[in-house]
Amino acid sequence: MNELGVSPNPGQDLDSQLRHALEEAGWRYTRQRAAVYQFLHSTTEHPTAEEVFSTVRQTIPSISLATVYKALEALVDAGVAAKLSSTDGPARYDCRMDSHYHVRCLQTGRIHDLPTPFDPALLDKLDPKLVESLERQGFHVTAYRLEVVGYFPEK
Amino acid sequence: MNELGVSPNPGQDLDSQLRHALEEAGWRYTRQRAAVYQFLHSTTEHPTAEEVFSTVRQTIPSISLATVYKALEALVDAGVAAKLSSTDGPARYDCRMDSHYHVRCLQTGRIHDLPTPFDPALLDKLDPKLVESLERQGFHVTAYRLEVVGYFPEK
DNA sequence: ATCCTTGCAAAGCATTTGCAGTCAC
DNA sequence: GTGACTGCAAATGCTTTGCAAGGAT
Repeated sequence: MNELGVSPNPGQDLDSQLRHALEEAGWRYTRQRAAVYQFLHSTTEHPTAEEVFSTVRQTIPSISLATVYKALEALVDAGVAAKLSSTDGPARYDCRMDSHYHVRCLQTGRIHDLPTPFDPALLDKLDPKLVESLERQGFHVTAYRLEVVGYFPEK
Repeated sequence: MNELGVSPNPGQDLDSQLRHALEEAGWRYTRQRAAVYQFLHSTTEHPTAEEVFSTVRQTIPSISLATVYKALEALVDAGVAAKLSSTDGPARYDCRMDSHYHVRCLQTGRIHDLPTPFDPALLDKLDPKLVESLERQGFHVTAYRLEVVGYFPEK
């Protein structure tokens, strides 16, 4: 980082972060995983495996869809990406690892990040005894998720 | 309903509610759909299609898994059930149509309802300009979802 | 040198579809 | 009687797996 807080070489920073995270979790650093990670970071959409595949293919033409799936699994396991569920259609992947909220389009399945600041105390505000009560019942609370659902304009 | 607010024949009430909802949405009332709906109402778990199938099969041995899927689709379309997504494993179904929150076990995929009262103003509390801002960008907000995630005790 | 990862093809799981016979209205 | 629904089997879409060849440490 320089005095402006901007990395002079964001690609290299990402690479060393990735290498570290992968090694920490017992995975090897490979160019396929690096390319998948870079692409996830370059987009604000939350792409599907197929979307990752067709983009990364432009850089590494020999990459296979199976390798993309395995790379995404490694990234999730290494804690640098998250898998987002959907009722219909394929899973989507997110590499913003700070807690944040999503908007989901029920028509297209697309997901975007919300700019709204994450409120760590939201569950307590909803019900001060909620987490305590769940833990007492043996459920270990690790997080909460909130998403706004609706429809994007017709395209 | 009697003076205690308890239906003397809950099964019949469910049936007429279901018949009405299905007809309203252009579907026919069938015993397969009724059996699926009754089972969804009888459980606080949110079963998968396969779980619905194996239970309803005890009442209607000839029912097929495809019919269960079609019945669940009809119930969702008629607005008397909801499909819940999950990152791994099959979808789960919920027939509580009032807004409420969920707890999800990351290990088993199981989902339960939270007793916490639903707060219709939660998004506004999080950010008073959020919904307005999304609508201005052409996104039509229809609802929000919140779930607590974590782990049930080892079984 | 060792063990992990890749790319391919085949398998797997959840869900949907096509269709002949059956049922609801 | 008509059109929708059922049950079966086959097809589909997304994802995972097995394996021989290649790559990372």
